[in-house]
This record gives sequence, structure tokens and C-alpha cells, in this order.
Amino acid sequence: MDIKKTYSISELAKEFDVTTRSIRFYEDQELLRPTRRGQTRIFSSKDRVRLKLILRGKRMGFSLAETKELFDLWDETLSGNEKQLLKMLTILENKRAQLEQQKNDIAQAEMEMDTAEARCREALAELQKKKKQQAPVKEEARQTAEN
Amino acid sequence: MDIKKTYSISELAKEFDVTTRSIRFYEDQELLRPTRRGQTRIFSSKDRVRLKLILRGKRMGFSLAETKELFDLWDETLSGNEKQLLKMLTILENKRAQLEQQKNDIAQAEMEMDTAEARCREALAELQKKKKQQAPVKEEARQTAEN
DNA sequence: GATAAAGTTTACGTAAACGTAAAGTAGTTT
DNA sequence: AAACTACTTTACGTTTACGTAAACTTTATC
Repeated sequence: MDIKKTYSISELAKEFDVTTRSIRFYEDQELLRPTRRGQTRIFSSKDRVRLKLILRGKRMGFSLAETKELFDLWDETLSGNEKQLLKMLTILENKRAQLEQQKNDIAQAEMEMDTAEARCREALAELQKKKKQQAPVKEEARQTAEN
Repeated sequence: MDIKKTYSISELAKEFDVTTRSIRFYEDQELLRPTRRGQTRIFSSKDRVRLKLILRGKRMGFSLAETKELFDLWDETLSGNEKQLLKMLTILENKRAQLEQQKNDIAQAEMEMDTAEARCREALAELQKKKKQQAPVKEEARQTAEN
């Protein structure tokens, strides 16, 4: 199905640029459930997907506990009990609200960064003007320097 | 001219739903710089804005250190040194890249939540069908119960 | 068969972001 | 004046998410 069936710990660590320590920690917290050959961990492509989700969750500001809760809930829905299904739906709604908030936050931040950048560029332009007054440059030289 | 000139610590705490402990911590970390009347803190509307920014930063997954760095850099640009201005511009570019990443993450998450929700609803529909088969209900009764 | 390479467990350490007493001050209400 | 309220400082405690070192095993290579 996927590109590959199993992965070693360092393969995953390299691919996602995390330490093996982190991966072991995620297993300890029961976010990953690798099998074993001897004492060596063997990760499935499902584990790989989960790792990807964990890291995306982190970038979005989710704690490992939150992510684990989602994983567990999702697993429970697969053995479809009605109560779990309904709970999952409400949690999904909550998460959606969170995402909306984040989108607003990002939009705001982008606007403020626009004005901040504009002010920076203005200030820089001012400095350039002063420089020119102090040390005016011949036209020919300026043309090449502006490149 | 804002709504008000100064704020007490508990006013801000209430407005933004944080503890006074947190606000004092932010001051300790030099993200806020309230003045004092005696030993009592007095927050300006600038502090209020910064608090808002701090909290938004947190929601976006920024550490207090990151936010402080931005504050400090911004302050330095106001006393416009060229080097600082250029540094600010490059940092702004980095932040923009971060925001792009976050927007991608959010979009991905939304898609996956869509499919997750769909599966939940399907599973629920299946359960409803089984229920009906086990205990079929009279039409009239169902009509009112469905409300 | 020595040695390196990649894996393991155990366990103490750490940075961030507060929580939570404890104990004191300053103003103001009864 | 006693009590209440809002504020303060000091300082130790806690959770999260790993870092880091020490001391093995297992497997591949020279």
C-alpha cells in the first residue's frame, strides 16, 4: 500500500528531523505503538502517519496529551459505539472552533506584519535620503551600485 | 487615545482571562513594563496591547521568548538604526514563512477533520438502521420523536 | 574475535510557564 | 480599631517535552 511497510527508529527520526529520544518518548506516552523484533522497535506506516500528525499538532500548538486524546477517541470510534461517535463529533466541532480562532489570529498577525514592514521600509528610505545628502554620489556610480 | 489610560493588574487579568500571576510573570520576563504608584503596578494602554499580542502569540504557538524578541526588535527599530531595521525585515520574512506553514497545517487538518466527521456520521447512520430493524417504530410516534 | 554501528533501558537534569502557598502592605469600609 | 479588599514580594512546587549521560545488547564489518 504505502511506500514501505516498516521503519526503524532512526529512519523516522531522519525523515521528520526529530531525535530518537522524542520518538521513544511518544511511545512511552502511548502515541505510537511500534512492535518489536527482539528488543528493537519496528514502526508501521500507521505509526509513521501518527508521527506526522503528532508533529503537525505541535506546530499548531497542540499538546501531546491533546493529540493522544484524539488518537484514542478515533480508535474507539472504529469499534463504533454510539456514545463515542457522538463525543467524537462534538470534539471535532471544538477543534474546528480552535482552528477558526487560529485563522483569525494569523490574519491579524499578517496585517500587523504588513504595517510593520511598511514602517521599516519607510524608515530605511529616510536613512538612505540622509546618506545621500551627506555623501552625494555621481549618477553613473549609483546606477551600478543600486543593482 | 484609547478607551482608557491606565489599568490595574486585576482589570487586565479579568479582561483577558489570565491570572495576575501570569501578568506578573510576563513583567518579570520583561514583556510588560508597567510603572508604579508606590509598589502597585500601573499598566498603560501600550501594556494592554502588548498583553493582547502575548496571548495571541501563545495561541499561535509562539514562546514568550520569541514574542519578547519581536517586542525588543520592534522597539529598536523605532530608534531607527539601519542594521536593526534590516534584521527586523528578515525576521518578518521568517515569521511569514511560519504563518504559511501554519496555514497549510490548518488546511490539512480541516480536510482530515472533514473526512473523519463524514465517517462518524456514516457509522452513526449504520447504527440507526440497525436500531430500527431491532425495534421498528410506528410512523406517527417517529414523526414527533424526530423533532 | 575485536570493534564499530545502531539499538536498547534506566535515570537524573532542564527550560518554559506558570501554580500555589506564606506573609506582608496599603487603602477603605463598618 | 477591626476587618476586608486588593495589591505586593519571596520562594518552592509542578507539568510538559524532551536532553543527556551511563551502561548494556545485537548485528554487521574488518
